[in-house]
This record gives sequence, C-alpha cells and structure tokens, in this order.
Amino acid sequence: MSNPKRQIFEQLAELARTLGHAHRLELLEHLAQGERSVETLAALTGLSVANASQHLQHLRRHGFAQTRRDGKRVMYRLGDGPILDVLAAFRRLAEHNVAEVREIVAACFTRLDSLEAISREELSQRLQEGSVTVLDVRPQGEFALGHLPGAVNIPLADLQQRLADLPADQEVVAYCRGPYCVLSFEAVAALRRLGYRVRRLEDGYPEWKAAGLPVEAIS
Amino acid sequence: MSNPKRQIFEQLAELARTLGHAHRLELLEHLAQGERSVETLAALTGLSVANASQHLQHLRRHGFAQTRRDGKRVMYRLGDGPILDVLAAFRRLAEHNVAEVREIVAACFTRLDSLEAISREELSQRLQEGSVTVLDVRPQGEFALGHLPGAVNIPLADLQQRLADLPADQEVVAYCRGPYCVLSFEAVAALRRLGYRVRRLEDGYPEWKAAGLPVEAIS
DNA sequence: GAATCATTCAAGAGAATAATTGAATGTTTT
DNA sequence: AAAACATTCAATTATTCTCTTGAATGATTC
Repeated sequence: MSNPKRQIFEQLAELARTLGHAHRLELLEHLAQGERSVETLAALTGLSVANASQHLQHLRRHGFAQTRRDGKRVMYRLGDGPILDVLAAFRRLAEHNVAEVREIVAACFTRLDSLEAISREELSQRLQEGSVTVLDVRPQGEFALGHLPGAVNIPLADLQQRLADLPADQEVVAYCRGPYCVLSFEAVAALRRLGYRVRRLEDGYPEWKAAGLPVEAIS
Repeated sequence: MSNPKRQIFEQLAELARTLGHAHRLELLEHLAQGERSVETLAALTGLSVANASQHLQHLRRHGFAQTRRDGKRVMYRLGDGPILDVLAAFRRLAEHNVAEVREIVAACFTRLDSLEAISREELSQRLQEGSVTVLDVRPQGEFALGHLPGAVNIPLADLQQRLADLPADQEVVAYCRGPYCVLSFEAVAALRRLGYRVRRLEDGYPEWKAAGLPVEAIS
C-alpha cells in the first residue's frame, strides 16, 4: 500500500534474508564469542576462506558484523544493536513452532537439565556473595577473548584431568557459548556423575555480556 | 561442527528466509489484525491471488499462519507462538542498524509524536479508571474483527465529519495496525490541530492482543 | 448434477543466491 | 623492492526463489 511502509518491509526482509543461511548463523554464533579473523572463522565453520569472507561481508553490509584491520588480518566482531535479541526471539519461535527443532532440542539437549539452569540474575548475585565457582568450558582461545569474572577455564576435553582445579565443596555453575552449544550440558552431566553440585548458566557468554553484566577480557 | 547444531541452524535459517520477503511481511501485518481470506489478503497487498496464496502457504508451512475452511473460502490467521516478538525484535534492530529505515522512520513517522506514546500498561490502567476515550482509526472491517474494549471506530477518512463522536473534554488515545502504520500518527496530528488532547498508543492492536490484554471481538 | 466461486497446483521463464576457482589488493616481512 | 600472507574481488556454474499462466481441486449454489 503506502510507499514508506513498503520500503521498510523491503529493508526488514533484507535483514531477515541475511539471517537466512545456516552458515551465516553459525558465523554469528562464533562472532558472539569475540573478535576473530576471517581465516579463524573459516576454520571454525569448515568453510573455504573465500566463502567465509563473502558471508562475513554479507553480515557486515547489514550491520550484523563490524571489522577492524589488525596487521594483515581483518578482524570481525559482532555488530552492535540488539542482534542477540533477534536471534533469541528466533530461537524461541523455532522451539515453539518447528517440530524438527523441538525434537532435536529434546533429543540432544535434555531440557530436563535446562530446567535447572541458573539465571543470569541469580548467578550475578551469587557471584557477589562469592558462594559459587564459575566454570568456563569453552576452548582456551575463546576464554582468553573474554569470560565471566573469576571464571575457571577448563575446556571440556581436559575436564577429567583437571578436576583438582574445582573446589568440591562449592556449587559449580558451568557455561559455554550459548544456546545450542552442548559443551556445558556435557560438563554438567560429567561432573554430576562425579558427585559435584553443578548447574548450567542459562544461555552462555555472549548473552551474559549482551545483558550488560561484567566480564573480564584481555586488555 | 556438531551435527545437531547444524540442523538447528538450518531450521532457523529457513524460518528467517520465510520472513525474508517484503510481501510476506506485509501479509503477516494484515494477518496480525485478524482472520482474512486469501482473496482479501491479495487485494490488501495488491498481489495476484495465486501469488498471495503461495506466499501464504509458505508462511503456513513454517508456522507463521494457520488456516480454517469457511465455506468456499480459506481463512488465514496468524500462527501462534511468539511471532510478533520476532517481528518486534527485527524492527528494533532495523531502526538501530539500518540507515535507510532510520531515515524513513524519521521522515514519515515524526518520532517526536512517538515519544508521547502511551504504553499498553498505562492505557490498560486508565481504561479501568474510565478516564480516557479510545479511538480506533482502522477501517471498519478490521475494527469488526477485534478491537480494544470500548473503542470508538472512526476510520481516518471519516475523522473530520465524525468529530461529534469524540468527547472534547476527555483525553483521547488513538491506535491503528501497529508499527509502521501511519493512521494513528495522522489522526493524532489532525486532532491536535483541532485542540484535542490526544496521544498515540504504542504499537497497535495486534501487539495489544498479543500482550494478553482484553479485546472485544465479534463472537 | 451443472455451474460458479475461491483456492491450490503445476509448469516455465526470469532473477537472485551460493560455492568454486583464480586473480587482484593491501600488509607485513625479508 | 620482492616475497609472503590474509583477504577480497570477479567470473562461472549450480541451485534456489519468485511470479505468471492456465488447469485442477473442493465447496457451494442454482
């Protein structure tokens, strides 16, 4: 009907199309962890460098990513604006409406555990009380780019060998990359079998940071 | 990386692609007003019936719409699930990140007015006090499908002639289809020039209904 | 049951998108 | 300045979307 409304819908549709490819969503998930070079992102996603570059440029053109030159590398980071809110809204819709997603979530993520997830607000408060140990199970590189204050980094693969780094008498809260990242689910399951009192943080590091809560990062 | 995550991203991408066409977004906006036949929706959007039907089926396949047979018509309505939340998140992102959208919004919607918009919560309370007149400026057909409790329906085109239906001593709150619908903006501007105390409701009817607030509809 | 109506289906042309390849650009290092 | 490196660009092909057209389906009305 009206012209300006049409134009806005056209722009919104372009934004939506930008999210309309699994590779770009996966790239966004990695960008949400922190800054990364094209080469790194290509390796993380298994894409060719040229292909990754094109998808990243697509994301950048529409504000989902920003870049910075660092020597001969180009570092991509998440754009600003409420990007994670959009993704979260999509996830909620998918879990509600798309049977396939519900099944995968039910089969892989054992939502029972998720029911015991601790909220950002609760963890934030308990951090101030000092009554909890925070465990970051992401790979070391992602931890280095930024993590929750005081978190202990034990990548999932090293968990068995480094149990000594976890106090047995305090409750542990594990987190990882965010929704659909299984690392923290597996860590919680493994530690529970060993008798630890352990819960999962809802979502993960990017959402914590996006909520404006304090983080520690390399300067 | 992991298989289930890939599958979920693939599904999310499909959802996003479904929103990735201006015609479908426009159809969704109309569906948010209430149930409509294919023919009506085609007329409202200016699409051919076959084309509208295909887009509508696309929306339905992905849960954005549902259907019901009524005689020889097929009535489409908005699917359930947090669809409007996703659209709202998209709008916020676009207004934040997409220069074109910011410009159009600034030029057409005079966000100054929007600053004086009344929230759903406030209107809800004032409705209970009875201290406000609610004005629905949508066309009669959309009003008939559902509207705010006690609202007066004066389509924008008839506003001049039907001023008598508006009490001059009470504050008026106007609303229309939702974001990017200019009807209520224009009504507010027109009534202000005539000396009425009048504000806009934030968003519009679909958002009010989605928030679980009471509505009146034909039975 | 024949005619009518609203919607859907099926096929095809045209446009847009995605992945691959190899060359080009802009940095750093030698 | 030349070589090495990370990224981007450009061209190509394959695939997927979009819209139109005309026929098919399902339901009502005459």
